[in-house]
Amino acid sequence: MPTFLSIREAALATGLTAHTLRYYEQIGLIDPVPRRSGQRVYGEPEMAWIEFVLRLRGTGMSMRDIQVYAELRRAGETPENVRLKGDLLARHAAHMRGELQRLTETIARLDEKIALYRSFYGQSVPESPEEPPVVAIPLSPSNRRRHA
Amino acid sequence: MPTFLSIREAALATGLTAHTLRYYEQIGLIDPVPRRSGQRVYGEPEMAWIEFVLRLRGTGMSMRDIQVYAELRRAGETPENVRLKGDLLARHAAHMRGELQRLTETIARLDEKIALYRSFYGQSVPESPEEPPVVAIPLSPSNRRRHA
DNA sequence: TGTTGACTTCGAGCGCACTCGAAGGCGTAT
DNA sequence: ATACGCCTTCGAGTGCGCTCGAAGTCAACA
Repeated sequence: MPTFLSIREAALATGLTAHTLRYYEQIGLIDPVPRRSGQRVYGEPEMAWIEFVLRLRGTGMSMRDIQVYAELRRAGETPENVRLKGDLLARHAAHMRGELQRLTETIARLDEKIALYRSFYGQSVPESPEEPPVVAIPLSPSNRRRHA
Repeated sequence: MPTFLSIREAALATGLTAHTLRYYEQIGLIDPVPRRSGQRVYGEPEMAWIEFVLRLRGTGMSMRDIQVYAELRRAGETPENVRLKGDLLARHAAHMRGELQRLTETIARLDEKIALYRSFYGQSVPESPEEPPVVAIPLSPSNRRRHA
């Protein structure tokens, strides 16, 4: 039996707010969600799509580009659209590969600098971004995405 | 002989605008630049620091965190400050490593999807982000940073 | 019947990182 | 003498991606 979620449940499942889910639908990031007596009902295809959208967003694709992709999807699987979607993703992948390279290079530079500092003064370094040190300089709240 | 640049030249060299250079100085991202009869004179240390700042920015470090780093630098090379700077960089590096991993994973997923599309319809894909296709869906102008 | 959850539309606000322009002044080079 | 480039301060505006709240409606459940 397939599962169906209310907007609240969908929000919980995705880490978004109900507000944001409606907002995404409104700006065309998400297809119009099926309603049952006026209320949105999120099924598996909807949730899968939302998760895909969040993955794209999570890798830095702009809302605009995700919108374009979503429009192409809505427009149906014509050969042309399939090609356009493929190109869009490929361009983003290429972009990401560039980012990745710059990140890698800068990490290397930073590591050198860190090692240098380290050699002047002891260890004591947080290794995981998920395990922030208990006492630390507060990294600014650019953890802007509420949940996630 | 060391080189000295006017603000205009420094702007040209960094790809920023004079406006932005003053802005960065104002918010403490850049130390007060030495003046000659009131006008900023950018020497090699200044340019090196600006370039370092831009590298950090380019890898997604927030202005706030760069500010913190700059403050520590200004505060002098006490063991404590050296440690704090090291930690800050290390935390950022760790963060980047996380990003990098997510990027890598999503690229893999995208590549699968692209291959799938490809198998339905021909080739024709831009490989480099620096060589956009001549005719294409306009990727939205999230090339927000003016130059660079 | 009343509470709950959801619905709609609207409009304001926020944090980030700029970006621009105006106004008025100063120093140096031609 | 005048033009040029720079200075300062100020304040407003931009684009992104939300985020929130208010107001009023409606349907299902107990």
